[in-house]
Amino acid sequence: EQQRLDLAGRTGDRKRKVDDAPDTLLLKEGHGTSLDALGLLGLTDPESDSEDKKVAKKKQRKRRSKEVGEDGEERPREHPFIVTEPGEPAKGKKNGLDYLFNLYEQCGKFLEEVQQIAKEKGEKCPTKVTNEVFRHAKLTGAGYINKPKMRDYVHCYALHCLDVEQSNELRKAYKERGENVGAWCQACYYPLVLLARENEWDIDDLFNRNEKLRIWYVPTKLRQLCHIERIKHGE
Amino acid sequence: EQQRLDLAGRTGDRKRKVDDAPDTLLLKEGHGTSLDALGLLGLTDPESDSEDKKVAKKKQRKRRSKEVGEDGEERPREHPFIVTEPGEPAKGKKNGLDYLFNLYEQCGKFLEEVQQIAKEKGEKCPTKVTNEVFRHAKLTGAGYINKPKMRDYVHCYALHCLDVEQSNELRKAYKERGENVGAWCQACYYPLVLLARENEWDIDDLFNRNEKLRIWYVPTKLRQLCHIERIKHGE
DNA sequence: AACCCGGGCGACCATCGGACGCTGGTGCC
DNA sequence: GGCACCAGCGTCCGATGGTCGCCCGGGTT
Repeated sequence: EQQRLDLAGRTGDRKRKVDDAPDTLLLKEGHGTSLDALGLLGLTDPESDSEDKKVAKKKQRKRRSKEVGEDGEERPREHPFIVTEPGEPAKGKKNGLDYLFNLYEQCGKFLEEVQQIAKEKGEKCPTKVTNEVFRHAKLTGAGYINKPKMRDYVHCYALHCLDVEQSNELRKAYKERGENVGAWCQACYYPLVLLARENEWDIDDLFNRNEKLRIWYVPTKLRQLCHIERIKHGE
Repeated sequence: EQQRLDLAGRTGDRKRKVDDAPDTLLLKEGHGTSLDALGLLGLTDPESDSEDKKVAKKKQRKRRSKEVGEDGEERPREHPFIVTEPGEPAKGKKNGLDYLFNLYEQCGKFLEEVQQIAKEKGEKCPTKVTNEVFRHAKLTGAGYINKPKMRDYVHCYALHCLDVEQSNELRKAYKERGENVGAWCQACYYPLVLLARENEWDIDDLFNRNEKLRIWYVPTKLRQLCHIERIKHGE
């Protein structure tokens, strides 16, 4: 069994390399720092229990379509995000990035509600946005908020929180170049890695020190990226 | 489905009531504050999904005995704890309470090791004693440490950390009265509830502020006890 | 209308925190 | 030796954090 690290994002066929982005927005002391260049990375499993019993691990996911019948209420999928500049409204059936970031603030509010409720009931009180918070959000009318969506863009929100100027510039640049959301999302990692580097590579500390970020788990991919860069460029 | 709260401990047939303990060690403003008096407490499940599909929930636990054959190495069970005074060695095939508390310190050390390793590998770094820590302890030679044991006595260790004098007195008192470990363990809750009360009923804060306690999860039963007492005696 | 791009989010998974009670060690008679 | 007590800890369980890619919305031709 292997532990893989797909740093290039979910689709391997993105047409542009991130290296094409303006220099000011990228890691410089690498020029071999491109995520794409890293590709996959195989690490031996620390626990290779010599038994090949995990053979058949079939995929069959999804069932979808409204065959459910149970009053499921079937929400229509939210409009996709597009790269927008700060203050710019999204055109067509799309949502802008200001809206995306606003979703994170909403989750913060829902967390506070969940914390209040927990305290009143004498139950343990979450410090992070947990499943419980997503459940509460859904039940309380924010059906457009869900875990995978929020997780997908945490690092983008992180950049927005830690360095608005740079975040704004990145949005402008990617919008001008007509990049899609996936490319922008991917590009948000670089400035964060630089920020981590300036903070002794302690990305958790960076999150914890920021009022708004503190409630979000550090994304695994971001953590791994920081680690790889730390190792690559002399500790 | 019901959520139950067994405040009296695992055996309902303990021969002594905790009320028999010296007054100074107990909650006074209750005299109806006995845990035993509370018995079970039924709360309606917030999510009663009207379907009785969870009918057959059979018990069949345990397999034990060395029929395993696989090089399992089968550790002999640790000697039981007995109530001892501070500094007093346990007689016979028993372990004393100093040894018990020492186990918690050892876990703290193991946590630090796990944290160091995690930091080096760029993985997320636990702040609490997690499964991973217990696993590490076992693999590193401390096979006598295990999760259920440590969890069983966390609140006892908590009292020891937060108020050694009171903890010591309680040990002495219970030893003199010839109480068994279960009774002493149960009795440790009371002083903690009082401590919580003095801290605006914030038991989590009490744990978090203490250097040694911070790494342990607040036991559910202790949290519930605090909640019940807070409600019972006017907020 | 037909097609294809790309991303929303349903659903899965390993593992977690948490709990309970069966076994069997232990002291007493 | 036999027995009764009782607690160590194996084992289970619901729920969590984390992930991936199916399915279909949407813009373009």
